Amino acid sequence: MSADDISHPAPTPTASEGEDPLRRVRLDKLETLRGMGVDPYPVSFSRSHQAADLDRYYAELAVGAETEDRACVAGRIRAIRNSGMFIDLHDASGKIQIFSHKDFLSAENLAVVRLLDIGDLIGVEGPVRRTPRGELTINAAALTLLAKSLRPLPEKYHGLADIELRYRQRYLDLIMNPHSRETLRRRSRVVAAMRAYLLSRDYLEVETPMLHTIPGGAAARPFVTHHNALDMDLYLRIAPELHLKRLVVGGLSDKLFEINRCFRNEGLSPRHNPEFTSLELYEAYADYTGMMNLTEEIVGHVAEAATGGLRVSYGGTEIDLTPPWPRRTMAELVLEATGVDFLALAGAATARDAARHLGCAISGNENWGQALEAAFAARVEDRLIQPTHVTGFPRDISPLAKADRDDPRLVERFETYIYGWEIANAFSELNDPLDQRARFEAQMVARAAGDEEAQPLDEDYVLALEYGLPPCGGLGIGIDRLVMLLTDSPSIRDVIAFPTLRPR
RNA sequence: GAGCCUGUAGCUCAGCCGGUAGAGCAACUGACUUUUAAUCAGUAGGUCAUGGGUUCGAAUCCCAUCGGGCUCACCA
Repeated sequence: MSADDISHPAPTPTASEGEDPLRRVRLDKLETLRGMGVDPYPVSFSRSHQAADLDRYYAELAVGAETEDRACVAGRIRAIRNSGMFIDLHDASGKIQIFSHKDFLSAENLAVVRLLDIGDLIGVEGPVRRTPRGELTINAAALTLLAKSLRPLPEKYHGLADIELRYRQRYLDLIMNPHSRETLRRRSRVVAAMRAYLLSRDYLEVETPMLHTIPGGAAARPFVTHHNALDMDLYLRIAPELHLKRLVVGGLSDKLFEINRCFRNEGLSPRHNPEFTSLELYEAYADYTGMMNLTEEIVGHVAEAATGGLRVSYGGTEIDLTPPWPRRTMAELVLEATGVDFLALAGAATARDAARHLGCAISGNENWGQALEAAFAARVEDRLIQPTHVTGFPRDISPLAKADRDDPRLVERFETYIYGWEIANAFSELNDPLDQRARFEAQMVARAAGDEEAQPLDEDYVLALEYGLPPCGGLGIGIDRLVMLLTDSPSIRDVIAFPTLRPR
């Protein structure tokens, strides 16, 4: 800003801006305040306390007791009673009542009080007392307008209930709904606890590209964008996996992780947002069994940090996160649920027939592993309410995982299910560059046959593997869904501050 | 992408077998001045999502479009 800007007069509202009568009234008040020499948007304000500090400090203050202690607070006006004599002031910590009486306030301050609206931000200084009705109160000796609000807040009793408005104007949702505030605060605690846990165990936090030239590391359709100077298309990453393993090849750290966004160009649902946050973690010289233990430790740790315990209630269902969690193979779970033993089915065709008989939608191109997965998804997944590690994943659907040490049809991979949702996905990372190339080539064949989500061959990644990736365990945890479980949120949109919506 | 539900005042909601729109809160004017969803009296506020159609007449019935929700498909 140049020096010239300082002398610019305050902008005056125009007629077109004033068409909303409720807003017009507040604009008029704004002008009146300026006319009185009050700056409706001053630069800063020094507080001595937050509301919750005072609640704690004066918890024992007797009803009707007055103190000489002076406190200075700031916040948003949420209610005005008795023509401004009583004001409910809310800050991020809670609520404090303000008493603004002609005996304590200057004429100038009283004139300001008359022009206050619900929603305005003010600062107040004065002695603390507890009213005869038991409400902790500051007798305003001085009152400062900190920001004039030009829009009415939603109704005080029912709040903002409209789901669409809650997501579109999240700030209103946060002002009005304590539950929304608590959900997003708890999300922050989950991420902070996860990060602290990993850092304390010597995992190195890294950042890898969001813009990929080849969208790899998962089976998903990517967003495409374009870089002008390089004149080339780039993809928003669908997973950080291949870059993180390059860092392990480089020996940056034997233990590293990234907590960050992934983007998938797929349908939206109460459990799918186009951008979502995941933890991905790699640990050299570990394998997938180590990742199972680690999953239990991480989830248990963040659950305790966020909720205070290992038992959570989601949609009325009690979920017990106490480790260890059962470890079951995909084939045995399918056998249990359907009586069909996929491990005893020789070829892809018989597996497809079996899956079709179980009611799965089968196109005819599925291989053995895809047929087993379809049967698992249709008949088992939903039932895995309590935490369960599902092992014995088919090699066909796991092009980045090391072959199972006992059964070549399988890989050393597991997914952890809670409430029927995949919460974690992990494997012993495939580090044989020749096998990796063969897996990619098989994916390319599937891709050519029309499988849009088959993973493209990443030559640069295979090159990195040829220099030598140590044996390595890798783990991914979907943070949004984990937070849904820990906050009892019915929709992923509740745990994302600004979920993807069509513009209105 | 498909099916079902949904959109009325700034907010929360009535009204919907057609007859020209209503409450509470918020706002405004006044009263009251130790209140707690303050209270009392009064006032103002609406392209009933949008566009068509049926009808003498549509918030209401029909069609289309746009937003949102849920279920399914895809996926984490």
